[in-house]
Amino acid sequence: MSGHESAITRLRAQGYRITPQRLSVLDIVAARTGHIGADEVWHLAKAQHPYVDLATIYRTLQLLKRLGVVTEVVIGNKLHFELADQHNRHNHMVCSLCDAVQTLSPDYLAEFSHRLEQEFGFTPDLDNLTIGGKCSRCQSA
Amino acid sequence: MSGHESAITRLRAQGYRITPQRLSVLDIVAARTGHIGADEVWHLAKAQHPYVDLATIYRTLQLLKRLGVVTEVVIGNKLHFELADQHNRHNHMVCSLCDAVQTLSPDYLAEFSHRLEQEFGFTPDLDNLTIGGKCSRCQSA
DNA sequence: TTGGCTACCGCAAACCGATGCAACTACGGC
DNA sequence: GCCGTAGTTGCATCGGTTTGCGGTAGCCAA
Repeated sequence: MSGHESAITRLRAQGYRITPQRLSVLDIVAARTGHIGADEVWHLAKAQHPYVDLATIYRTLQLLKRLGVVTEVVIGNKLHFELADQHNRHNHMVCSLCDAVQTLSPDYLAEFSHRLEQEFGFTPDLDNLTIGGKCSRCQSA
Repeated sequence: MSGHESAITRLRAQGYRITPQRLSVLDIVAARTGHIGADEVWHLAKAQHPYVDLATIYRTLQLLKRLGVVTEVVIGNKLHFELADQHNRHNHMVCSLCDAVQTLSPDYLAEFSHRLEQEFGFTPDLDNLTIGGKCSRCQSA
């Protein structure tokens, strides 16, 4: 298996334990190209471990987020997650009407972010920033 | 009286009804300079209408948000609201560690927003955009 | 003023995500 | 390979927000 080897190393390095449940969650998120809802992770995880609890899924996802392994995307009012690929960073634009998601290069936010840091000492969490609004399609309706 | 006369007119114009509960919520949000939590609106509203339900508060706040009368600020994991003052627009920067809130002139986002519209036809909802991150104080810890 | 239509309210229950706790287990040390 | 312990899990529960439903009341027309 591919990309999340380093994540496992990082977990272990920081004193976190490698458990079957965590490996499951990692596998599932990594297998998906694009974001996946917490409940969907749960369903897929149960196929491998019938007794995993949804709470464990949430805790694991929050842990992986804290470690920068996954990023969080708020769609509608549900949390989705996706593998944080350093070589393909991006933000998300979510349409508040149809929940469509477009990705956005972080370049668009670079200068903005820089100014916040310079002028306010505030470090925005761009990796988990989702921008709400109306997509072009819904605009015309 | 002052700022929310126009809001009442707007409600009526769009076929929404003017109810005591809605007037209460409007008064309460307008009286506060700065944001106020949904639960606090509820407490204050109960002083005037002992039987208002929290669900009504939420529905009313969502309605007012949709009409652009109030804006939403996500602090920690609670919803806050404040009167949308056209002459004093601003965004919020919320520290994910200490929940401190700083306001930010929309000028900082103007160019960014413009580019999204130009290049993607995506209209960001800047009025309800909250930026998460770490404040300068928490940074040094 | 009265009557009727329908938006709105209160209530209750559902929902998503977070948390406290006791039992369990991964893993470093012997 | 076995043990001890501290990190993790499953379960139950909770807090904040949303939704479905039947009764209520705001608003318009006559």
